[in-house]
Amino acid sequence: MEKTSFFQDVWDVARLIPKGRATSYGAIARYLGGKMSARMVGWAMAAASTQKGIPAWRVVNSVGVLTASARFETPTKMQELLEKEGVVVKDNKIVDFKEKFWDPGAEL
DNA sequence: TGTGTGACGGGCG
DNA sequence: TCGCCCGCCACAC
Repeated sequence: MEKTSFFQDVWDVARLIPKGRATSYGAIARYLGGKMSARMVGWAMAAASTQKGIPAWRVVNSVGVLTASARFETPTKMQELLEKEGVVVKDNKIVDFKEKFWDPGAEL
């Protein structure tokens, strides 16, 4: 069928994340493959950081921690971008993550 | 072809 | 309560 890499699917979903919102690796993994390991999503996002147009900063772990901040040029860049979009970040963690959480399966 | 890796998640002590 | 361990599957070498 499609030779689309798993990465492409993840990136496509990441691009659909609305501004001012965030989602978790597990949510994307579940939306794509159901029981797929969240690690695959994380790895795909790691590759996404090298791509352009991929809001990787809107993707965090299940507790809303900016685990990807270390992959950015500066550990504060990711937090700054989120705050600029209206997301409150405290100590590399999104405040009221449940409120900002965007579920691809629910919205799509 | 096989082994190792990896921006996670959940469970157990 | 906090911290450590195991499992997961796709991609690169």
